Amino acid sequence: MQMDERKKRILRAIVQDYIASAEPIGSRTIARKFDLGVSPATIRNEMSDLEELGLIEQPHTSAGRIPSDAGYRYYVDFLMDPPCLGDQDKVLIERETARRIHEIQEVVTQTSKLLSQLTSLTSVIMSPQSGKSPFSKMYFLPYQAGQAIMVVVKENGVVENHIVEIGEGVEAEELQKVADVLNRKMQGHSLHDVRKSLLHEIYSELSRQRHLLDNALAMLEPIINEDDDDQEHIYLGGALNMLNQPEFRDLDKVKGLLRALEEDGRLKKLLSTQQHGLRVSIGGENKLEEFQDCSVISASLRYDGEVFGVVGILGPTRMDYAKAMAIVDYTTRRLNRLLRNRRGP
Amino acid sequence: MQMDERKKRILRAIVQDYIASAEPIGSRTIARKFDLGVSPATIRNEMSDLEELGLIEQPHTSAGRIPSDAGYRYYVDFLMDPPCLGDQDKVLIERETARRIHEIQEVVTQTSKLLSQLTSLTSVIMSPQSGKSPFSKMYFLPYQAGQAIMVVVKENGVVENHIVEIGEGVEAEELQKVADVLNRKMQGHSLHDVRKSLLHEIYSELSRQRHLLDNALAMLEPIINEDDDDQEHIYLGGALNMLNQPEFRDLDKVKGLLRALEEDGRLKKLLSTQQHGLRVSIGGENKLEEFQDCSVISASLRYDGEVFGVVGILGPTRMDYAKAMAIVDYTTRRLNRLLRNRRGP
DNA sequence: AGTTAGCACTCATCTCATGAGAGTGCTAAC
DNA sequence: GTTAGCACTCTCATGAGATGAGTGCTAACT
Repeated sequence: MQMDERKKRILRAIVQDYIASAEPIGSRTIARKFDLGVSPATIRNEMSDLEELGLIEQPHTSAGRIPSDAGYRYYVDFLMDPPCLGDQDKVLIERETARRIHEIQEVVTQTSKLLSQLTSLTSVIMSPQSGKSPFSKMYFLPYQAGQAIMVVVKENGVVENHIVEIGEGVEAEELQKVADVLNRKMQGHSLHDVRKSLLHEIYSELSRQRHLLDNALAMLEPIINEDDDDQEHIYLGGALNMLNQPEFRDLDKVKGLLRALEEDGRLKKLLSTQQHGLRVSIGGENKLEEFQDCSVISASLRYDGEVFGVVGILGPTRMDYAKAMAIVDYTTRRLNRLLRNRRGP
Repeated sequence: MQMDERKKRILRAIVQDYIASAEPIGSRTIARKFDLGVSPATIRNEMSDLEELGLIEQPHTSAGRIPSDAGYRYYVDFLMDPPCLGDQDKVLIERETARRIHEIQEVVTQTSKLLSQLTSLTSVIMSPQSGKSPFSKMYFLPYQAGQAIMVVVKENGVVENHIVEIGEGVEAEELQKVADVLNRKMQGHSLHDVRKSLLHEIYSELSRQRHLLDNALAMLEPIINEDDDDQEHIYLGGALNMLNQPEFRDLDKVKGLLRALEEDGRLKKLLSTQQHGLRVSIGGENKLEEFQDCSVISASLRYDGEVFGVVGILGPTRMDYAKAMAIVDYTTRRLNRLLRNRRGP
């Protein structure tokens, strides 16, 4: 069976109406609402075909039809109006992302809020994987006796501070000497790299200052490890917007979904991808069963060609794909541009 | 009418049973479950009295009785077994709070998780109000051209870093000179104080280095302001535990509550108190209408006599007060002890 | 006087039948 | 190939019992 023009128009009508109303739609209603020039009976025949093609389905015998996952997929790939953003949304995104790009965390949380507001869906951002960003510089500052503040600057501009234990007798100033060597050796390498291959090299260079070095390494180790365990941070925005979706009127479903949203691990799996450009994952295309009723629109944040974060929108399978795609696309482009225009120190 | 011994025992039975079962309890059931040595009819008479006293109420005519807010209050004040914690809970709390006290944020998030796990309720922690903590030291480190990393250490040990804009020509090293003056002047004062009264003093001392000073002040201003806007951070733990409570089986109620939980402002109002020791706020005693069906057990974190945070547990009015109170009490004591034992640098 | 048994009454909840409404599929006519 | 007509199916809302838990009252009992 072929998808002729009329079938396409009918499928389009079904998807669009269902996206808007969340109610199964019948032949009669299609004929009335959409001006297709044919009678309900004809539409019925076509719908029967569409069902056979697996593009639509009936919740139960005497209800209307709703799109299947495959139907949404066909719609997104072939039928949808090209995603296009209203000017006022564009302005909003520009404005919100404009301020203080150097404080990445804030940009991310702001963006996350913004996305959920614009779409009335849930936004998920997997933030810069701090462990993977090249290391740039470290400093030590005095803190309390036996402790020092270690400030780590990464190439993407992220600044982190950690309190590290140092021997009672060691001064922060001495540590800074060690730090200088580390800075020289480590510049441009991720903490991950350092652990994997550079430790020995550094070790031999500093062997004269064995004592300090031991301290410094002992101190770096947990930080490197910590960053490895928990590289990616997940930012959720508007998780409760899900509650407004009619498909989640059921308390148990809501519970399951919200619980899944609370688990960072699940979300990381859901978002992880190396794909370039917009990715649309519809319903059952998601591997994780908690999200089989959801669709995810996502795109990666890149810096120097490396994926270091993902921006996504999570909504019910029945979502306004055109709008969501436009918003995610525009936002990630914007963020990527901003990131490209500023290099680390 | 007086609260004689038998009335007390009956009220106690009602509250305890309702806490456990969430079902209204009738005279017959009380007689069966609790060995009071009287018949259901007698209990009925007593219940009638208790209702007149406003301590219990009927959801509808032919249902059993449930405690009123006043009933819970009476129970908490006079009838409850004294809050007492199991040894294994104690050990858990000790262990979880023990590690790395200097990274306050982590302790707070850990504690928040812990509390919600132990109680199966929602935990709320209002963290150290960074703006109010006395200022201890500041440092400047080089960043990119025109920008510097400003590291602020507060007396409670919190370390924050900010990226600040500096004039193109200004070196971080020069700034450090200004910082030294500021350090001398500001030590022991909150950022709030500084803005209020010390700015002029500093200004006159540094008038020779007018140019740098202007930069430094311009840079401090937004940071001070920012901290003032958002002094207290709210940490929520186990917000979804609410979903398991039978009183929130209604989707609309859940929605309202979760939304209220998302709004930091509401929670701050809910928690704000100057009271010493444990505070128990039952149902309608909460001013905010979203939380009229909830009770809050809270206690303040103090440092040097100053309240700088609040730890609380939020649950349905029908909650296990004894357990929740024991846990909050023990946890805050523990945290306060830890905080007292370490001074800032 | 306090306690208890008995009984009528109330009210929420569950179940079941009924009917309306929406939608389909099929057939026959156009 | 398209359409009108019609029987059929299934959901959902509605309302009528039936059920059961619990109360309040009265009268008898200790």
